[in-house]
Amino acid sequence: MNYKQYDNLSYASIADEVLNHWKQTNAFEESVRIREGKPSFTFYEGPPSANGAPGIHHVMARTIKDIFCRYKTLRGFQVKRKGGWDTHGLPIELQVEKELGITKEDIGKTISVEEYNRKCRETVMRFTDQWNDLTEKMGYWVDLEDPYITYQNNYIETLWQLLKRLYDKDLLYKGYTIQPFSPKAGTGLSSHELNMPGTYKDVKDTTIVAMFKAKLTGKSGYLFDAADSDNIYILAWTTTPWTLPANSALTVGANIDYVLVKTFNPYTHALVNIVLAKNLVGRWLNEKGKVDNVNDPAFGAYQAGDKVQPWAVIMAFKGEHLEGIEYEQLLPYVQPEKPAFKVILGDFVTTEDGTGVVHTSPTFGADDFRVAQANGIPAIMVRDETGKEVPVVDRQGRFVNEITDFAGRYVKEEYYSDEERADPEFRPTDVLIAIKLKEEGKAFRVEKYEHPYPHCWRTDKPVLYYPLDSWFIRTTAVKDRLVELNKTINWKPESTGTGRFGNWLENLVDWNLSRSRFWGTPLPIWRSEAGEEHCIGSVEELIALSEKAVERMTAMLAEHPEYAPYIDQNQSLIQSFAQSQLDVHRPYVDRFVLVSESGKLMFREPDLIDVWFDSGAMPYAQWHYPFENKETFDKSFPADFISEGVDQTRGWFFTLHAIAGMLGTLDGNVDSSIAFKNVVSTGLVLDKNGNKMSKRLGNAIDPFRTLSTYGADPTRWYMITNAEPWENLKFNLDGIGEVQRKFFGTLLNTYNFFALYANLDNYRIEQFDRVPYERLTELDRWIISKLMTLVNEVTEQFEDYNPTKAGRLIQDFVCDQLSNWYVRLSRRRFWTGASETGELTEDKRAAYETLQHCLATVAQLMSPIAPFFSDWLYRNLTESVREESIEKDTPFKYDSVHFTEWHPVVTEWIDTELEKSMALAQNVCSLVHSLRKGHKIKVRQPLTKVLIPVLNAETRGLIEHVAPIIQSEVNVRAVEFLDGTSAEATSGILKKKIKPNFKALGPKFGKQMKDVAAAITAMTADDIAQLEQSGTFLLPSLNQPITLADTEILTEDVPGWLVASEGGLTVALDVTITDELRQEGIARDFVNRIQNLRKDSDFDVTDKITIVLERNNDTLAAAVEANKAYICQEVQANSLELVENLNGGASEIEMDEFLLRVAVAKA
RNA sequence: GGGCUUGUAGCUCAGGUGGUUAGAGCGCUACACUGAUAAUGUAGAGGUCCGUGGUUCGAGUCCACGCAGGCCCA
Repeated sequence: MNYKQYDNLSYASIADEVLNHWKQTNAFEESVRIREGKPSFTFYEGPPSANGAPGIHHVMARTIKDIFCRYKTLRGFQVKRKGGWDTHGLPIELQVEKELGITKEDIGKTISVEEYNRKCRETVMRFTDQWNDLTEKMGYWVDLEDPYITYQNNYIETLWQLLKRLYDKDLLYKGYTIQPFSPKAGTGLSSHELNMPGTYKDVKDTTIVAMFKAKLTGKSGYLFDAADSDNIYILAWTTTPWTLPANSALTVGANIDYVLVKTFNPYTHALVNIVLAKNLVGRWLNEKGKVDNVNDPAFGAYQAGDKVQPWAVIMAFKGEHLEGIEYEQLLPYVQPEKPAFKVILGDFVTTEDGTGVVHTSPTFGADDFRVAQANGIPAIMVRDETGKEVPVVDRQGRFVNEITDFAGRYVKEEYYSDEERADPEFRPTDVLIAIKLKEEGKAFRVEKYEHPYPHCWRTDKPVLYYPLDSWFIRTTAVKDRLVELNKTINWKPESTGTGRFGNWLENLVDWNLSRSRFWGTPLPIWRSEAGEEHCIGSVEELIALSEKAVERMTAMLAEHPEYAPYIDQNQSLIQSFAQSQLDVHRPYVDRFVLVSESGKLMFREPDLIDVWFDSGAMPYAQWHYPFENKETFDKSFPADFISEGVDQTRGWFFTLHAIAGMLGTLDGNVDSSIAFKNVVSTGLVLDKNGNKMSKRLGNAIDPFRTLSTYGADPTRWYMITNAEPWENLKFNLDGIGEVQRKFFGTLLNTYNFFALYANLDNYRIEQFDRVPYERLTELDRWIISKLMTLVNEVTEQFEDYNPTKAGRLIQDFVCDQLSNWYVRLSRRRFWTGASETGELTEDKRAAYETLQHCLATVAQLMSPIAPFFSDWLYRNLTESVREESIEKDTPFKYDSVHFTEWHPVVTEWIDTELEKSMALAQNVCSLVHSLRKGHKIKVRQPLTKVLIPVLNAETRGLIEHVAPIIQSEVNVRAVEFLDGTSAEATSGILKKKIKPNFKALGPKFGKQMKDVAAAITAMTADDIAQLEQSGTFLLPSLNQPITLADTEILTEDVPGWLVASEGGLTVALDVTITDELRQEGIARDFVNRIQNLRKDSDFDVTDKITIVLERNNDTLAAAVEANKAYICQEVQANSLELVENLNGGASEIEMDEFLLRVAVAKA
């Protein structure tokens, strides 16, 4: 037996079997090895974190990665795939804290940093086994033997080296960001801490609508003109009056409508003109005071003390017209170093509350900081005793001395003690500010307002948004370059690149690298109190500097006995380095004490760096570049291909791009400054109802169970062909079942069919003596042509990184063309003339060769998506000729489909005319089947002919070509045509229908279309004939000529015939059943019953038989006798006898109106 | 609140540059086939193409504004 046959097999067991084979033969390593010396295709693995179990979405993401790596291997590239693990970051810390039942507070107190980090290190690789298991079972080929791990010293050392390069170019700097800060606890709070329940409480704060007096400039001139006054004030509302001394800008929304309003200051009663959002006028001005006109007498009648001030709108305008207007500083305690006090535009402004103008103080609001920075507005800062810039509120929450009126006062009244607040004379600072502004005529409204405000979970006191030190990468310095570089990257889908990613780059801010944590890559910067800094770029440098520090501290020991412990510390670290036991994480790295040029002690900046820097630096760090593997790195940068979830756009995709872009720009090496050339960003995997999967909701799919139930191939195939990778996938297990049945079932059946007969005939592919192409049947040539077209299209789709379309094309080919047409129509070729001599007819050989060729090629095309099944199929098809193939160096010499070379597109085999012909044949057959069914004429009943009206010789030629196929498929004896010259056509027997061709008519007639269409539809048979003959026709009602191309003419009916049409193709069926046809129909039915009998009697396909039939009906007998030879041949009968009476041993079978009494025996 | 994205049959999805009758598979119903048979074929039912306006002779397709879901950011 050359080809294994299978009854019931599970796709999971196929996968198991193939996986075993791969393991035994080191197939993955081999697939890389065989491409040694070939051009390389570089893939970067985005490192997953192994601190949690893998989910079904990981199967999705990794299938995408696997597909293109396998595909490129087939295309002749060497594709190395180094695995990796992401090991740092907050999720790991939180998990450890949860398990230990501790909080960040406990670190350094109830648990040492050392112990804590040890725990993190253990936790982070906990699920590695599960991950490795999944990787294997899903068939993802990646190198897990030698992965990069982000916590390793070598990995971190590369990060340090990169950071130093940035530092040396002044691209790494210390600045600040606005973060939640608790003055009473003296610490910043993480967003996680701020999200704890109970932190937001409703408080009543004093709020102020402050009046910012506009300056007369070119930009504000129109306001002054309209108001005919120089008292123009822009109103801004704040719930934190204490931030007003730090105001340096006002932010408005470009598209928000604003108005200029004339009214009175309610406290000073002075006539003023105010600017605020149109929608919010009613929030601050009483509707009763509204007058239409600024000249209204109400203005003159207003008196101090009146409850309601009159007001009138002077003009309205969009916020964009306010941009650039300057105003006088509200509380001029501290002057900024750069020009400030301007109106700027921001996207966060709303008209839900306030005035539609946001008071902006860059030191005390995150939005404020961002928008000010983007507009070049400075913050209001003072210098402390060391000359360092600090905000006007100190870390205890008190105003600094420069804020003379309020110096030393706490900005939040909750910071005062209860006794102090109990004093009847006590006034909160916000109230004092309000009083001052009222007195100065700069307050439009002061009121208490209740709103939620975050509180420190430890002290229960309000938090401040406060500038805290952070280290930044100056990404803004290379922003334009990053934008440009992005345009050279091929994004799938494109919109993620231009939209989400492109916009992100356009609005880039400096990258905040600092994290106040314990388990992560330490920032390699040491700093003295005086601000001297040193950034180290390697472990070796750190050791050298600490040795030097030991020397210098030792020299200073007499003067500074307190240095002694530092010396010991350094020496102990140096020693552990010498013994290769140094861990560069905290707390060890913190213990290195260096000495600056000026002899000051330098300590490490305590921050860790953002874990995204870890993963974004993987192109370098995975190779410990530049300390090692320089050549490897050069060869594998940039990546040809990466793929991760779309949620990584601002994560990994960005950090890869930013780091590569910055380093490339530094080097002046423009060509190498993108990190990846092609990127597929994948969508989410949702549950079947479109909800997010989560353990909590219990709708998460277990990937292991899915793989073991359905097998990796159907799972992968389903995921890939159901939706394009970047769309969200609604994951439904039923869908995998469907893929199993429909695609894999059909393919397996097709293979089994091939194997069954090939084995019966003891057939084996003969690779050098194939039936020459010219001698193949139409059907063979057609499927070969379809196959080549398929290779062509699948190649295109894979090259375009669209595995979905590739998979769908393969599936359609297998199900619709190969199985449902080629195999179905060719069945007879496989079982007739089962050879006795062992010689195959050429036709049969051609059928085997063609089917074998199709199956083997399909196995290859599908192998990137379904790696197990395809390999199994390939090996089943080729194993019997493996040795010979190796000897003769033919395409079947490879042990695995994954080692093969992509099937070339043999263009000479593509016959588009034939493909068109066959498509027509398929349509004709479909129509005839439909007619037969409609009139209950079974396919076994032969009919005389089918008539096809054709409008041109070309169509006629195409159908004529495949007429024999139509004849046998729908069991008619002839296919005839009606064309323009035939008697029926010219005599007007055909009933024709005409339709306007809008596409052609549109440009000619435009607005007249409706009339033209009506006129065309109204054309008579004579009109149509005239148009057909002369090629033009004058529409009488419109006096407009039309041509044949302006219309579509269809045959609607052939009187006397059964007619069906679809898409311009019409067929007419002659349903007259003559006696002869009737007899043949009966004979065919008879054959069918005998075949059943053979089968029921468990005869072998090759057994010869004898038949005895009782003559119990004249019609039946006549039919059988008339077709005796045909029947005998079909059922392999040596004899067929009719007898008058058959007693005993006869089977009784119903056949329409006949009752067969028949005896069948082996000859 | 902003950016991006999705919305077509019960379900999953196709529908270059606008062309009048919107398709496929699954599921459902019926029939056929019975030498691929726990297969296969054929047919049928099933749609306010998310909504509202607009551009156009003509909109599932283009534009605007909404609604609903999703991701990221604030």
